[in-house]
Amino acid sequence: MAKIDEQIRASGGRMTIQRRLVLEALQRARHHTTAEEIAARIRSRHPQIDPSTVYRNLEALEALGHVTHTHFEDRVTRWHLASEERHGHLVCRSCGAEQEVPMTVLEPLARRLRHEHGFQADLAHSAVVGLCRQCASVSST
Amino acid sequence: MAKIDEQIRASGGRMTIQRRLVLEALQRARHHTTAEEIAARIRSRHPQIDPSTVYRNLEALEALGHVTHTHFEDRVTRWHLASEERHGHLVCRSCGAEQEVPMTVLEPLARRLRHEHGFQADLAHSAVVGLCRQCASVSST
DNA sequence: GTGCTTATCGCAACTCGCCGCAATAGCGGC
DNA sequence: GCCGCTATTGCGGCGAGTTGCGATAAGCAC
Repeated sequence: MAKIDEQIRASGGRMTIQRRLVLEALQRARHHTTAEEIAARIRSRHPQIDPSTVYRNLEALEALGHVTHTHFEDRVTRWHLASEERHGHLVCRSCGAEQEVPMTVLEPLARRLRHEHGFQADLAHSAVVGLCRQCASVSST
Repeated sequence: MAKIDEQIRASGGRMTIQRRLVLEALQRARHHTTAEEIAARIRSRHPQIDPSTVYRNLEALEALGHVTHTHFEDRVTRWHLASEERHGHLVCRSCGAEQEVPMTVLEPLARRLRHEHGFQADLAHSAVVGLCRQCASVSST
C-alpha cells in the first residue's frame, strides 16, 4: 500500500483521503464489489464523498494497473484489486447464479482469436451469459 | 409479420401501433440498432411515442423470441431481429473498432463450458473486448 | 356496432454511471 | 512553515434505462 502511494505520486498523481478510502474499501471487500457498495462503505466514515469521486478513483487506479473491472449481466460493473487471480465468470440469465472458471478454459478461444483475427481478447472482462445447469434442465422439461 | 401478429395475440398480448412501429424500425434498420435510434425513427411519424414504450416493446418482443439484444463495450444496448444470423463481436477497447466473427469460432468454448460446467453459454450476447491488430502493434512498440 | 376487460401507453420521477466546472487541497520547492 | 501549481473534489446536470400510475385503446363477446 505504501508502494502504491509512491507509485501514484511518481506518476504525477496525489494520494488523497478519498483515494486511500477507495483502495481500503477494495482491500477489505476483496472480491468483485460494485462502485455503489464502495461508496456506501466509505460514506459511513466520510459522509460527503460523491459517487463520481469513487468512479474517477477507480478509473485512475485502473489506469495505474492496481484495479480491474468486470462487466456482469445486470449492467453493473464489479471492481477488484488487480492482484487477485484473473478468472472468467459465468452468469445465469435466469437465476443470476455466478460461477467462476479458470482462465485456462478460456485460453483456447483467446489464442484462436489472436491467430485468426489478430485480436487480443480479454475474455475475463465480461461475464459469459447463459443458463446454469439447473435452469437449463427446468426450461427444457 | 402477420405471423408475429397472431403469435402476440395468442400469448395474450396486443398488437398496438407502437409495437408494430418498433418491429418495422428493426426490420428496416436490420443491423444492431439502439433503442434511441428506434425511438427517433418512429418519432418522425408518431411524435408522441415515449422512450419507455420502445424499451418495453423491445423487452416484450424479446420474451416472445422475435428480438435479441447484444451488449457492446459502451453502455448502450444494441437490438436486432432474432431472425438475423447469430455471430460474435470483437470490440477494440482502444479505438472502438468492431469486428464480427462467425459462431463457429466461439462454439468450441461453448461446448467446453456445457460439458465441463453444465453451462449453456450464449457467447453472442456480449461483445468480446480486447485490442485490435493495429492498436496491439502500436501499444507494443 | 357496443361494451368490458385489461394490456399497453405516455408521463413524471428516479437510478446508475459519467462529465464539465469552479473550488479545494496535495505536495514539491523554497 | 509557506507558496504556488495543478490534480482532484463536490456539485449540478446529462444520457441510457427503469418504474409507478392514471388514461387509453386492443380485442373478445354479444
